[in-house]
Amino acid sequence: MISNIHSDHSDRRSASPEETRERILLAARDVMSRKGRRGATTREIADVAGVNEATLFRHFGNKDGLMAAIAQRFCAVFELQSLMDRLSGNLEDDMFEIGKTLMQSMNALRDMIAWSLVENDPETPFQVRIGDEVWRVPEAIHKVILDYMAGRIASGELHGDAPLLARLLMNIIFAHVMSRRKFPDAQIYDDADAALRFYIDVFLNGVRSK
Amino acid sequence: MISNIHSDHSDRRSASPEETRERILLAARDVMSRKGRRGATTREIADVAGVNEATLFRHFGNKDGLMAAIAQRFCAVFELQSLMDRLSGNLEDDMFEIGKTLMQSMNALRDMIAWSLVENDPETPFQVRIGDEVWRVPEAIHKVILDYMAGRIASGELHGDAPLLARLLMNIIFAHVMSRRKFPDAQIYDDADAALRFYIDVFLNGVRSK
DNA sequence: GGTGCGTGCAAGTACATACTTGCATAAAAG
DNA sequence: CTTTTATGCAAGTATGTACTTGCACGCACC
Repeated sequence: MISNIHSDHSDRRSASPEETRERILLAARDVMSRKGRRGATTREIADVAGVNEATLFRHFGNKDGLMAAIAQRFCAVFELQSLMDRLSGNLEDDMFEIGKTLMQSMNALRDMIAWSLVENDPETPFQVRIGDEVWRVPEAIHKVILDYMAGRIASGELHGDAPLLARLLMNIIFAHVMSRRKFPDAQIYDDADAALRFYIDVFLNGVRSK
Repeated sequence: MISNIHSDHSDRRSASPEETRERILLAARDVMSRKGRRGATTREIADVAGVNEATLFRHFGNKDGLMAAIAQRFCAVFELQSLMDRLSGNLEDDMFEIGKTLMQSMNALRDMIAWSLVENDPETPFQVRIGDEVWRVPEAIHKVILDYMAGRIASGELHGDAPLLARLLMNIIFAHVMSRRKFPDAQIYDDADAALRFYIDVFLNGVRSK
């Protein structure tokens, strides 16, 4: 039933405490992505991580501590400076670079983004509210997109309302990531880069024949 | 803390059993949309519905029965025949009609669509697996979009790969609905019809200046 | 080779929550 | 008027789960 990551139960101390902690965090994210926050039990998380339940509590104190650790561990801020340096000036290439950065960050956050859509219980303590933290990185990238679009609109290359356009592009990538997460077996969109180029082509040129 | 729908607790039988059942179903969907399936307690659902907890169990037997009832009540199949009749032949108008139908059905299903992204626990009994049921209606509409696009591509009005285009349009609407659900206060996209027309305009014509 | 630290293991406690039950009662149905 | 039905209410039971604790044990480091 439960497939644990490490099968070397026998050894008392096969890994460093940091590795143990990391295994628990990964297992917690995994189980929570299938069962939700309340549905994920500390026992199952410990089993999947291949550690004893007591070890989990020795590391994180309580379940909320584990949640807070997840928020800190997996919602780390991306380095966005290098993104700006990679922009060439070519419209398609730039949008591909920006879009790819957004897609990668959303892919890393996909599980927590999914939770943020369900678990918005105002009674949960704020340190544990992953739903609020997750969107910081995508929103930062969204700001980059917004600035870029505004510049291209000002220069006459694009037309339309910059906030609307930026949000639409972000939504397309968001839906792509969520679709692939929900339906991983769909043959469509196998190649992420090709999908992104397709999106940008439609976004820029439309699908109407000329 | 808890705001119940009906405040007329005093009467023993203020409503018909059907109304009571409906209140419980609505309350269950409401609470579950905030706390998830496991996080939603029968006590809170009963409180929000303004009924006694025992009444909830008398109606649905157990929590799984309530879940199954939700799946049946809120995932009802839309009538798609009238949609085909409303199509005029004009490309923009037709796509608006189809897109609007899809947007409305997704809006009705938004809470359950959100759950379906999180709770995919293979151990839950199949009758209760709302996550599988929810997508039937959108997929039916997706098929309409797919056929329509294929026809327009064959006639030369559109160009590209019909499955990809259909999926992209569906994704755009999916992301719109989820965005508005997650961030209801965002000033952007206030008017759903205007947003849809904007999406279709970008989809057909692109945003590049000509 | 001794000490401390991290872990497994087993046995717990406390509490929340799903679910039951018996009775009173009010409204509807006959 | 009588009966039935749907509900409220209060007091349950059973179980799962978060969390603790004491002890044994092995690995690393001095």
